[in-house]
Amino acid sequence: MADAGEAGFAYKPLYVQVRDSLVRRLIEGRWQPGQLIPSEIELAREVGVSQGTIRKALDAMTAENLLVRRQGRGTYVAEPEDGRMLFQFFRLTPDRGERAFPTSQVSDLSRSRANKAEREALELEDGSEVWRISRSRALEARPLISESITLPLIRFPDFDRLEAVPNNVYLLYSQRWRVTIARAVEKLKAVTASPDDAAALGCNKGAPLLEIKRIALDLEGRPVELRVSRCLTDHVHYLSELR
Amino acid sequence: MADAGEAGFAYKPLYVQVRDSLVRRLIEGRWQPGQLIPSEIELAREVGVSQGTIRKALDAMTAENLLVRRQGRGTYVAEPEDGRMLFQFFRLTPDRGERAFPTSQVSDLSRSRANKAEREALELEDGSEVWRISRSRALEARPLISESITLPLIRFPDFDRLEAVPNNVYLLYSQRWRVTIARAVEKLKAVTASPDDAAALGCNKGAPLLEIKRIALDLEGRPVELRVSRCLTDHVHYLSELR
DNA sequence: TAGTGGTCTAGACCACGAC
DNA sequence: TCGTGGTCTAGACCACTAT
Repeated sequence: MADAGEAGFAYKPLYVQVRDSLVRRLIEGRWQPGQLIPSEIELAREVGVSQGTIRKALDAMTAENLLVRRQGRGTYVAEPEDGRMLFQFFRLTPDRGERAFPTSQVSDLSRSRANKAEREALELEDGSEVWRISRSRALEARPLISESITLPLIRFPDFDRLEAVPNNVYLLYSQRWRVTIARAVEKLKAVTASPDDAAALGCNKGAPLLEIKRIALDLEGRPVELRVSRCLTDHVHYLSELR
Repeated sequence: MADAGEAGFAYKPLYVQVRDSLVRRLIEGRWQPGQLIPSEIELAREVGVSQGTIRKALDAMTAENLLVRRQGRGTYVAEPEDGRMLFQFFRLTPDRGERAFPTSQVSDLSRSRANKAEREALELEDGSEVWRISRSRALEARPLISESITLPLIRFPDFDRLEAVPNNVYLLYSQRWRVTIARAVEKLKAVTASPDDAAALGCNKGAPLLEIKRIALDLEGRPVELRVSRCLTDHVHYLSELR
């Protein structure tokens, strides 16, 4: 194992070093979503630490939703469609009735130079290019969200070659470009519907909308998606759990 | 330690049983906020399990923000004013500049029978009484929030005997009634400012507001506070971190 | 120097799933 | 029956804090 104190200040516990090296396997695609990874005992032998230390690393990654452990079966790399994973990033919930995932309809896809807000949010150089996707989303045939997604061109080559943009784009990012969304930060405001919003959502101009600005981050903590959603919250609310 | 399988289906790991019994000490006030609790070794001896099992229980409680551990010093019961604890439940953040806690001004305090919404949110019997507190909150002298708080009378006797309602009410709940807020669920919507809202917030009638309905839960998971906040989000946003 | 929590190890046994 | 992850233990050593 690497020396802990080589620089004098960079001490990291062994299990954190192990965690980082295992996350690297995910980043580099050596471990693919859905794959069964080696057992604790095998990993312990391979890495050269005790089973208990491997366990602490795996438990940490499980807490980050990167792995799924199943007693008696083994440890698997988490997939974007894994159970709650779907709703992990989708917080809009019907006021009454079951939670559901909305349908989507892409209205526009274009390639342009990133504007200032996009460059700042996605940490891009001046002159960088991005994809812009506009789509509207509905729940039970009721218009719900009008949103625009911005993606760095470099991370998503040939996005315009897609035949269709599927409903669950994070699954697409993972399968087609090996981009894993690990976490996201959302900023919410109440805004007024513009004429465009009103047309897309079938509401009055000036109606109150919930605006959600999301920056989604990959496994290395780099921003890879900027998304602005404007939502009608007449029959739906944004659920936030504070623990 | 208690028998694990007495009912046949109620198996709980030892460290969970230990956690529950230690949480009980918090609930019953045997351990007070800010207090130094016994060391791992002492607890292990007292409870009759290994130090490792005690550690798992304490680590779980630390993850729930119930305890604060300090290497070399010991383990302390968390206090409502502990560092991030302040912002744990206050998610409104200035668009620019430092995060700050708003000032508050109570405009009304009354005692009434709970209405249907309040009874449902707080799980109260028909005819139960509640306190209703109305207050407006400001950040840097700018009106920000108009909110109404509902509390069950049973849990908060003599609320009207207070000389003043302080800024941080969760600290008050803890110190005066030994009610600890452990977690909360918030439901957000975009709404339109009523004439009352407009007066309280100094905005136009019909302006878009962010409405936050919060139900706050105690250590036992029972709802103890219902709060409806209506917020001007012109210079501020609600921050939600999805991991 | 003594005591605390933090890390790391090694090994035992249990519960679960597949065969 | 076997291999997996889950629990539990016991003990060693380290890093931090107070005295």
